[in-house]
Amino acid sequence: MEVQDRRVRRTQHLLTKALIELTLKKGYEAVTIRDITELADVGYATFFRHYHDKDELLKDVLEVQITELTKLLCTPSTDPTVMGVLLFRYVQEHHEVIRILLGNHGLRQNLLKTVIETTTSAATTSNTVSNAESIIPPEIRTNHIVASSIALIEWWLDNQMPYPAERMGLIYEALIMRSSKG
Amino acid sequence: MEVQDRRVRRTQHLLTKALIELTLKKGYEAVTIRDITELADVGYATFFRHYHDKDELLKDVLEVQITELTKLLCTPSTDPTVMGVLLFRYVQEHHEVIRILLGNHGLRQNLLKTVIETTTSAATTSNTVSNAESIIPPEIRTNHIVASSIALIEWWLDNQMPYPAERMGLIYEALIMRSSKG
Amino acid sequence: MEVQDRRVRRTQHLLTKALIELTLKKGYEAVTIRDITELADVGYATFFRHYHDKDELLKDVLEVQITELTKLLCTPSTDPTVMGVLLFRYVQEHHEVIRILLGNHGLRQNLLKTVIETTTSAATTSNTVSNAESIIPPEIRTNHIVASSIALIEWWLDNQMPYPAERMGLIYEALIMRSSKG
Amino acid sequence: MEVQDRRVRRTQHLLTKALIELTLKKGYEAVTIRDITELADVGYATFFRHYHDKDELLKDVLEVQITELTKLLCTPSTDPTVMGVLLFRYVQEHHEVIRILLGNHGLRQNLLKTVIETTTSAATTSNTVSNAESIIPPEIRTNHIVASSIALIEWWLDNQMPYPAERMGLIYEALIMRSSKG
DNA sequence: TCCTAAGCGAGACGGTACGTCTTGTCTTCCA
DNA sequence: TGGAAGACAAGACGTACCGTCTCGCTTAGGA
Repeated sequence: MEVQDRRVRRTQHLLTKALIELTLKKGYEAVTIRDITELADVGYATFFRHYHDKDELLKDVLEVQITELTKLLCTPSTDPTVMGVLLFRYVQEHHEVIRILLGNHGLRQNLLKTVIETTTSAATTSNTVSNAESIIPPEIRTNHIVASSIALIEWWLDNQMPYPAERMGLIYEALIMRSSKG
Repeated sequence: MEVQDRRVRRTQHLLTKALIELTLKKGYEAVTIRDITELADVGYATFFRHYHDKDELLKDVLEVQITELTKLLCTPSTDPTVMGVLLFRYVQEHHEVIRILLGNHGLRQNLLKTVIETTTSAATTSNTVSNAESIIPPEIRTNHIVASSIALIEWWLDNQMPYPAERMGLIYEALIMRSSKG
Repeated sequence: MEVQDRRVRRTQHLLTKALIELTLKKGYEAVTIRDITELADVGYATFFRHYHDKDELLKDVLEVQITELTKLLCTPSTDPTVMGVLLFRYVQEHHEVIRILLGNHGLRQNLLKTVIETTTSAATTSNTVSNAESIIPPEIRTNHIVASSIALIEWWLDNQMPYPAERMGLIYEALIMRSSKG
Repeated sequence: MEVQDRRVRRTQHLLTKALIELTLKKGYEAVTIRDITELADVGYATFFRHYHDKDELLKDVLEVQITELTKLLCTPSTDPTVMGVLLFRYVQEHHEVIRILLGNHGLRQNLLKTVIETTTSAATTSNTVSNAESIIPPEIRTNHIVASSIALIEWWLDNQMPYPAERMGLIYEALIMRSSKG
């Protein structure tokens, strides 16, 4: 039983690696299942024994990343200033997969949103005291924070990370977290 | 010559209408060229005499919208407060096409960005005086404004436009334009 | 409309020819649709625009042969002796397709049986006068004649037609037609 | 070595039974190895430990039948009249397997032919005295007898054995054995 | 009684064929 | 002459089956 699992995991890992490599090279849509199986050196039909779809494989790849990211950011002692740095350090380290994650606009909404919403909920809710008399509804404020964060990360990656993660953490704090308090 | 043009325009209009209708129903990726030609009641091969690609037709559809939008917003007398209202009124009126525009993430970046960048450049540049000593680089600030604007519009459409355009204009001004000055 | 037919007929003819050639070489079961389309120099998917199945193509090939055979043998002036010779001459001329026809045991029953039954019905019925007191039921007698004829033809082809068609006609008459009268 | 055979034999018997049952239900070609192993309640791979092929299993099934049939019919005291009855009694008893035997046209030629050739050789050779001046070559005569016998059995089974084996024995004698003497 | 070799279930895997689908090209016909 | 009709090549897709393989369990025979 365990041995089968090892083989299965190996195959799935090969497919995963192949998908990432090919997506970065040609873009997700252009990648063929045959491409994947050939690069992974795996039988074509084998792909379908593990995933029904190319999308399912992608979901697999990204879900791993998402949970890892959530785990990392949801540590108890996260003071708002340090969290931004942690976030950008993580993005820097996994920039390849994050780029794919941001490229897929279906999952981007569903998954990354969840992460950031979770990690920012503490800060936001504690500071929405003065929102009662604000013209800005809280849902809009939350959506604004999430979208801005994603946009900032995306810009950073699209421009070859011109500033270090530490600087980006400060920018993140100043541009998004602080200005959302008023 | 002129008569032919009328026929040509008619065909292109039919294709355009069909694409919009189908994209709203099934999503752009799922739409087949055969779907389009059948709904437009046009020969399959005829499609290719007008457009090389499904993407080219889409570009056609959206470019019309883009130029119209730019024209509308770039009127000389645009005071920052009124511009937001104009923007959301326009979005409300053309929400179907705008939704498609936002849905296509390739064009979204290339086209809508241009519009908003143009329309906001005046306001931004005039207020970036104090940015010299800011930690936030101006490119990041600009990108932030653009992305936030798009996100705000998207949220509005995704939630069935729960607030009137006038309110959204105020929110836009407060959330994005004002807080970007500091 | 007519011109399309010419292209269609050309394609179907190529497929037909390819199927016959490949069936004689490797046996019907071993022939792949890809084999056929490649030999016919035709797109793989094109096959399915004309035939749903390999079997449907085969049916097409053989039905042509069957109707031709029936037409030839059902001429009004067929005296029993001459008919055998005609039959074996025809078989000799089309031995390739006939071999395939005999090889396919599904069609063999349905189609060739019909032919021979038709062509021999006249002779049999006229001579079944004395069958009333025979132990052999007429259906059995008819089946016997048909099966024997097929077996004779098959033997001839399997043994590279060692006797001329004229001799086979005589044998046919003596072995099958005459002895079935008693 | 010999003791292991009990388990082996049990497995092979299960596979054999399953093949027969499935072939009668769906036709030999349509039967899948997975079908067989599932009906036999045997592991899929186990099939290949016993037979390389579906055909090999079929051969196994039929060879048993063939040898049994041969044994039964080749008893020393077989007078021509009684042999026909014996033949049809045997067919009646094993009609299921015989039907499969007749259905497989590859084996039908190779195996059943052998049986009947053997069992009829005595009668034929003793009566081919007058064949010297006949137009019918002896090989053709032999082939004719074999094919006719098979066809008669096939007709009987295809028509739900409408006459008792005794009557069929007489018909066999009259239709095939007697008329082949002239 | 234990132990060693076999038969066996489970199921992953590479490979190959199938029939379907879509794209973009091309050719012919018709208004 | 422009558009309709539609045949066609190319090639991806997801499914089905085959035959091979590896692993670990069971079980029967001989020590």
